[in-house]
Amino acid sequence: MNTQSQSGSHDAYLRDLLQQAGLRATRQRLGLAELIFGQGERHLTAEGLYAEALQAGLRLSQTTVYNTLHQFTRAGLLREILADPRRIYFDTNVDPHHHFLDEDTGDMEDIPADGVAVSALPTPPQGKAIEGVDVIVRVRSAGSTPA
Amino acid sequence: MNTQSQSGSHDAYLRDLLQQAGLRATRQRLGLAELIFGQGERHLTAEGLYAEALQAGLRLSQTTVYNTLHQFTRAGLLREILADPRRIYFDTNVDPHHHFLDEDTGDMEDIPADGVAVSALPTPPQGKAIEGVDVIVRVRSAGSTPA
DNA sequence: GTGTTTGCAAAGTGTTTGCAATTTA
DNA sequence: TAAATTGCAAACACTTTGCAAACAC
Repeated sequence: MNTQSQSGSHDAYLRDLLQQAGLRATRQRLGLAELIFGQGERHLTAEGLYAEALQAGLRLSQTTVYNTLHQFTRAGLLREILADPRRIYFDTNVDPHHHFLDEDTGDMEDIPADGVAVSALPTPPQGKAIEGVDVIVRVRSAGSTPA
Repeated sequence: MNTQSQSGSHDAYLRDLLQQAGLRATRQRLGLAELIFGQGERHLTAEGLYAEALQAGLRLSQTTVYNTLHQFTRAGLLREILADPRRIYFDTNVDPHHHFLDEDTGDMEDIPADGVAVSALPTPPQGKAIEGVDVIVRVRSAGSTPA
């Protein structure tokens, strides 16, 4: 839980996580994994994570941040959220659940599992199978003008 | 309903639509409005609409397509759909309803109004009001591999 | 005529890719 | 040492912006 983390068992946990995902435990991936998974559930953008990484003193490139987010997603450690056409959000919570999207700030927040019930899912078009359901509840400050 | 449309009452209808929106009835906007609203409900991307416009023989620029889509949206004639982080979708159906997103093709399809029931909407975070709810049901060909 | 609209060209944003150098197992 | 990984630089896709010429009312 600090800058140049080498903390025993925690580090081991992250190494394990990467190994299970079939990814080598590189300095960059360990650093990012610590940021991503070391503080509970969270929502990330590549942009934001990169800034955070620099601030935490990690030495890595944007490219690596993008690569890592996609590798983690492919491995099932993260999931992409369909929310904003302008950037990709990733969620550390990979279980089915939904989101608030703050239209003023771009912040995202989980909706508690029982907060929304989607019932009566429709039949998908011919020959198509449902992959998943995303519910985005868009919110904004009570008094703000829709631009 | 053809290339160089000047069809009487139909044209008048579109002029009216624009006027109501506080927009001048320019050649470009009339042409686009015909494409957008002249064939039932549909889902559009700027890219796709531009291609369609060129094919229909309209002479206009991409800039104008982007501008027009946003102006129409501001006027409440279209709405943006949060669906794909890679491009903006617009929907001619501005009433609350939801969507299938075909992950293979990028195609979008409406879910009939009664096809999904979102119940028990959660309380938004402090000081925030709900602007809207988007439900995206992601589908793909029954046999396709998730990349 | 006057304010609006158009569209070119340029800039922007977020993301992906080619590839040589580096690192890990 | 072989294969995976990194990261620079360049390319990309889509979108927005500045501004002078063209247009609608």
